[in-house]
Amino acid sequence: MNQTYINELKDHIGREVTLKGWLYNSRSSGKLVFLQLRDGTGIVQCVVFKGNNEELFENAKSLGQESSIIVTGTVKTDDRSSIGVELDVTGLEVLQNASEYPITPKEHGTEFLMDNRHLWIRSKKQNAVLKVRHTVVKATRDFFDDNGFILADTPIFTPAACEGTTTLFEVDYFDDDKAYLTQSGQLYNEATAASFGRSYCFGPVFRAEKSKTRRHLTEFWMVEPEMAYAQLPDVMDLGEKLIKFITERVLNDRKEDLAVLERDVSILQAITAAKFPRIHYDEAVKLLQKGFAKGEMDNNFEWGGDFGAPDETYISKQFDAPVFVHHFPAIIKAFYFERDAERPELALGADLLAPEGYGEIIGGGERATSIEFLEKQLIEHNLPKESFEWYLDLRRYGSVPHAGFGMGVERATAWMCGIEHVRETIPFPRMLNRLKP
RNA sequence: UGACGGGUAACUCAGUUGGUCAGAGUGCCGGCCUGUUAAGCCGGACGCCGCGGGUUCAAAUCCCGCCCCGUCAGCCA
Repeated sequence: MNQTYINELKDHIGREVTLKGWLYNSRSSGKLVFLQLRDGTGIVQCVVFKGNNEELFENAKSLGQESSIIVTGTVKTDDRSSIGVELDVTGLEVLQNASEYPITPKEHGTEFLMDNRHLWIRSKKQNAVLKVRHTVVKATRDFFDDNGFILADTPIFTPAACEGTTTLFEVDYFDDDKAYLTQSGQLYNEATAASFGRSYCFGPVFRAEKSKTRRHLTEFWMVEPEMAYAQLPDVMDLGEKLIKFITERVLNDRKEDLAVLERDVSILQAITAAKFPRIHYDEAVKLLQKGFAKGEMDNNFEWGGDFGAPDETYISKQFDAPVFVHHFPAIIKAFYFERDAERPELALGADLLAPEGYGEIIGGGERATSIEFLEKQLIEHNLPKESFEWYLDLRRYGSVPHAGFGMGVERATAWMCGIEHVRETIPFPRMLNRLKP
């Protein structure tokens, strides 16, 4: 079928083309109808003049929002158009004249829009956000594929928890055991890294936390690279390169979408040239305590605790670029982290905090290599050793220093877009209290 | 799970010392306008005021219970 896309119209000036799409909005005056047509690649104004064809004019005038239409017309440049061109309509085929489309060009509330998420994703802003998501995902895959990583996806049904049992969704199906939806592919990544050297998994993960904040989803997507013969600094190097690569790609490929979102791109541009600061947990604690002394923080942070959302925001605001915090107290981290040789109470973990208060977008570190240490850890964390025998095998047969991290796609996308809530960065968000549509 | 805010037309909201109090705008329908950009102007239809109970001559408004949503926090990533 002959079809031209709206983002190609500039190459067809003066020619007659056929556009296929949906009516985004329309306006009419006595002798003119303006049809805003969208086709997924953009929106263009199509002009119907009564004097040219009265039947066509009446047809165009009667169309409801989101009617599916095929429009034929001549491409003309016009300074009044936001994309520089518009269409002089010569033909109109109506596949369906829709009426009473629920989402109007005016404001709506969150609940209503979420209930209509299947339609909401057609609107300009949501469309732009999801295109940025696409580019974040594509850039991420390209980055790893082009840097010697092998994609090796990990299971979604798992027999045991990665880091504890309280946050898991239980699935009642398998005969032998209870199964759970995965919260991370990390443990399996350690196995694939020992096969491929460098590997990554990319898929959905599930957390049964009762969190309802703008940074949390019940089901979200995470990319997790793992490298054999790698240590903590390698994790930070890789994370920094990845974030810069994604940022450059988004700036380059999604200019129009960032403009739709009114994103201040200067902040993103600055990131690509910056060196990401790396601060020790001790140093981060000092920053927070100084902040309290200055009256900029409500609570005086005590060494040993995990950062809350306000703490992360405060730390990240002290820097222009994303900042790594490393060497956390082991007690607040998962059982599999390698310990600092000189201060064994510290885990070799690193979190990357995004600027502008978007929170942790990368979390990872160096994994423990000693089987004796891990056996002790399993006991201390009350985890069933039998379930982890395969994991311990990785230390029995060719244990090497290895390290990796996870990046949350939605948080990264929210930050790129400069939007408030991660729920808009995934086509159909699953949250506490949100299962439909 | 807690604190705070909220639930009135399809949508976004106004309206609570209890009494012409069922309101506006948007959308929809009809009319006018060759250049609109969330178009404008004129007219029209649209309601069990979240649910249940109570107080009262009288409740959207006061009281009790419940449900739902949002923001933040906690938990987490």
